[in-house]
Amino acid sequence: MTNQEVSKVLDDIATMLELVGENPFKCRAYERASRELENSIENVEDLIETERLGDLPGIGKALVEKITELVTSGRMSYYEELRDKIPGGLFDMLKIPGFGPKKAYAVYRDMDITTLDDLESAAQSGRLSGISGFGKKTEERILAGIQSLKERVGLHRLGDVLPCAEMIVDQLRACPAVRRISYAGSLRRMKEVVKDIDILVSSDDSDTVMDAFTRIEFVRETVVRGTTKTSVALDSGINCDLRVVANQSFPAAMQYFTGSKDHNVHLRSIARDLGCKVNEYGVFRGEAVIPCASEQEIYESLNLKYIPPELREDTGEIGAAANGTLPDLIDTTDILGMLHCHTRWSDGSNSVAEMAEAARKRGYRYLAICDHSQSSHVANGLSADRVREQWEEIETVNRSMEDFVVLKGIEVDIKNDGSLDYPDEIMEQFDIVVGSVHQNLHMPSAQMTERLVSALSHPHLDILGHPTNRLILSREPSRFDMDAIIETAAQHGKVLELNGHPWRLDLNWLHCKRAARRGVKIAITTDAHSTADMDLLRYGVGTARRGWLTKGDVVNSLNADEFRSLFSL
DNA sequence: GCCGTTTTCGGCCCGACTGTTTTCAGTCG
Repeated sequence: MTNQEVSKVLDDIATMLELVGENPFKCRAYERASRELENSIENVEDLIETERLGDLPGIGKALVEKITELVTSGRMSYYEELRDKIPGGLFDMLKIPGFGPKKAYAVYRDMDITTLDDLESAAQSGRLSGISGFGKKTEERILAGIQSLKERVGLHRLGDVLPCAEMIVDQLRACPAVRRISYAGSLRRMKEVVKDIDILVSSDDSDTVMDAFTRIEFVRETVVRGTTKTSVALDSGINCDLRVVANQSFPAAMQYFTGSKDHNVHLRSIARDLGCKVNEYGVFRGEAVIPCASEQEIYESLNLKYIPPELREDTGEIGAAANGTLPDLIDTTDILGMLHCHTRWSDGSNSVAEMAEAARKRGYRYLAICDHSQSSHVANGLSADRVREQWEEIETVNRSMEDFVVLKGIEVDIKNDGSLDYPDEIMEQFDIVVGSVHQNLHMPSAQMTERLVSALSHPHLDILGHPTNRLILSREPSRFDMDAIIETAAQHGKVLELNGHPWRLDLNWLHCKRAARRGVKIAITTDAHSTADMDLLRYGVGTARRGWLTKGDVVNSLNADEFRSLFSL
């Protein structure tokens, strides 16, 4: 059983406890335990086997017992008892904005409403006003909420949202009433999926800023308009919140609205221990404000080193900031080589020369062309003959460029039995080999593990491409034993890819953390199919930063000579 | 439910906003 599966059960328990009005701190204990497991780089089964589950913060005697029952027997009686008591439809109701556990349980208890549809018709007929605490406005909000639930899916890929947020920031910056501006929230933490856009502005004239905001051309409708907060829906279906604060509160508000919630909760308990208080307006000792001109000074006022947004998930970064062991995170400027790129030879849209020039212009020193191999028919994969022709073209381009080198790479299909898609006499001539699974993505876990282990043991494979094959919000990852893959990569000195394409981000940040801890090197790539795709690198780097990766963990931060010698070229 | 170098019981982050209310509960981030 995976950490994610256990985490989901704990999360459901927390929700059900909230619904029945349990002690909110008990609910939070389950939520915390859920998140602790979800974010743990340790496998829950290993933790149980070695009796270290209780070492995780927030997991005590009772939870160790319940989680052990779940993992060893596949069931948890406590969970099943709760589930028998609470209709599943109540979970759906919680997705209605402004409709929380108390209201959901009230409609169930007082009117026996158990589904969204029943709730909708009850609200339409005005029957809900009979319940204490429910009025006309509440019914209207429920109806509007159900309507917007039907229209919008809740989550969006980082790559779809970040450019949008940057456009909004650029447009608002032109408004003279705006003093400081930035996007915040999970977007700033570079989470792979985000729910909405949070924009923060400091200004002395919030009304003018709000006007400018609601008049942005791709704003579809204004949902809430206030003096400190305005919410709009964009044409793309994404919600965007703008908050306006006084200029002196901007750093504290940035810290606060960047989150994560867990990070902030932990930070405030640190503040409390120091006799201070942190909120979105500043850091306070009693009534007195401790002046902070930047986020950095906020952290310093709590005796912590500055914590980059990508680390703020309460997975140990606060402890590391306290004792000075925060990692020196990889940065986009550290990346010197653009790896895993496609050209017109397979399914890319630019030539080798165009890709090389684009990479050189962006400041990279080398480029690995990795087109598809012969089995990838739909992707116009290269036969052995076409591979040789491509090599000639790459050599021509190399002769024409100074201080830049194009490597002869391939993204070779890993076949069902783990073998690679060309005979050895071709394989051995590539400079760099990325091996990826493109067919039969959902074979049984044991079989997929064997397939990947076998590929990683192949002497000519250098990098395992997009290891889990997931497509974010679209395709589930392949199932296999990730720890076995990491272990095999470590033993054979192989590299794992962090495919930075915003649909993939594969490995994900937690896998990166696990791999790096085992000493496995990571290649941050773009999987570029055009010159423009090279700009996707920042999503890969953002994910790497979330995974605590440093320059030393990433092979394409090496310069061209170091890189060539790592792969014995 | 967790946690503790003042505590094994009594805490557990904090404030804004909203709607239904005469002083507050619920929701949200």
